[in-house]
Amino acid sequence: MAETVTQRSRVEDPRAGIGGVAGPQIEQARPKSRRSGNRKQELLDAAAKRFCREGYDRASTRDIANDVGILSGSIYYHFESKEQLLVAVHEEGIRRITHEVLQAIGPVSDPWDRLEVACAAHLNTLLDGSDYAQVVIRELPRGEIPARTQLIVLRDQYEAIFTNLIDKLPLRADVDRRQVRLLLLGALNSTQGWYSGGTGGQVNTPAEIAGGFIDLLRSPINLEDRT
Amino acid sequence: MAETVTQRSRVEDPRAGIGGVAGPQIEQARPKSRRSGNRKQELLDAAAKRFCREGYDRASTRDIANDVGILSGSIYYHFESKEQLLVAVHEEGIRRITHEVLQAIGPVSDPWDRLEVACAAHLNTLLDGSDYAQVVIRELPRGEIPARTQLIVLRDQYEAIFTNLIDKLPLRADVDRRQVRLLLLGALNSTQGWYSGGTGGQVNTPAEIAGGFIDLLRSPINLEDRT
DNA sequence: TCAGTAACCTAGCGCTTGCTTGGTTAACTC
DNA sequence: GAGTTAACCAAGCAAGCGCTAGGTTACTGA
Repeated sequence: MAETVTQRSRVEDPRAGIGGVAGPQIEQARPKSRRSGNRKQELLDAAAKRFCREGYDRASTRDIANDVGILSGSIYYHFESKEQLLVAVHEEGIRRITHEVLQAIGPVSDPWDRLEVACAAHLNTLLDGSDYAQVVIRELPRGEIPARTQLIVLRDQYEAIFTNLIDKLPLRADVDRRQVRLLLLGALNSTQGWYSGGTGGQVNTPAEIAGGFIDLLRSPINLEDRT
Repeated sequence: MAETVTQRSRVEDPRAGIGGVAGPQIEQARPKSRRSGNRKQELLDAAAKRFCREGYDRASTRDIANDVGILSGSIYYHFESKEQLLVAVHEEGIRRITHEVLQAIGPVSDPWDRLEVACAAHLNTLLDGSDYAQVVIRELPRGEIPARTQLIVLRDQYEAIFTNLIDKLPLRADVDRRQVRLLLLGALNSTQGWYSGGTGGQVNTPAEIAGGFIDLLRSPINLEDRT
């Protein structure tokens, strides 16, 4: 139904309908030729948006193509399958969130502070940033999907950052650091289930959420420990 | 392809192919009549299993029906749509996990201990129990699905149990208890992403995981707090 | 000016999906 | 043993799916 527009509707403005999901990428100021390959990037943006909003299975290649102004068959000039399109979105998502986290912990030295700003950057990208990161977190197709292994490898690479950050924390000797990582990342990644962007709850910004979670771990919350 | 068996294959044993996912339910020992309505329960079991393993979208009504030994059209004698089948699975899942948690905290009085056994029961149902609970946690269809509201209401009812448990904890006055709940439930529910049933990790049983998470919150883990 | 090609379109194939309609049968009732 | 009905089957519809094959067009470099 949303695809009856087959006649050159893309000539007017190929970027219409995407909405700048990508954020400020490198933007290398190409000659605005219809031939230059930024169409592939637009396809990735549209796919990320659809995968994020509707889930991988419900998002159809026809809708994704229509968002960019092409027909569904033309996707396969750029990507060999829908699955590889998902893999590409994952890769871009990992690339972005990794970049954000590394940049955030760069100037910070205290171990606890490093972990906190990392969590804040993680949450910020996940909640208010692009759709890419959300796809990375929530879109691991179940069942015997061939690309599944690729996606898991990508996410493990990213989580290694947090493994290292937690290794540097000054903790009691008997604390299981792996458990700390699983607790923290699990909590962070599930925020997208209830985060509403500042309306209705006490907790507001991604940075505040991250700070709150870290504080719960960092300082004793139990009354009796304070005496 | 898995449906070419249309000719009375169910007469032999209607329960074949399900595998007892349901666990020991009430089992009211009906006269094994073909007319009595336990076929609906088998359909629920099969649906829970498929939804859990393949996700709601990938699980086809034909496969679910085939697991029970009927044709896909016959599902609509028992349920009005695939979506309402999902709602029914959710309701059953909530019912089971609620029962398990309430039964676990019954004989316990200490607030921290109550929360811990609740988490253990939650995890035990989620990881080693039936497929129903897993569907409740991970199968919230995105997009504008009519039944979505029903599902969210169901889950909120369940989480209220934890809200109450956390309200009873003796915490410092400045601790945001809502944040404690979100941290804990987020971490618990994300365990199904990495839990492998005792192989490969240091952390093993659901009870140990729950105890570990609670300990991270309960007692100070920071070195400097102990001096 | 013209061959080459990147980036599409056109058309549709083969398949699967959720769901409907109308008929059938076995169990139960009286 | 006739009537009723719960619980199915048989067949298929309309729509949507991922994907393909081959043609077309607009741009590029020589």
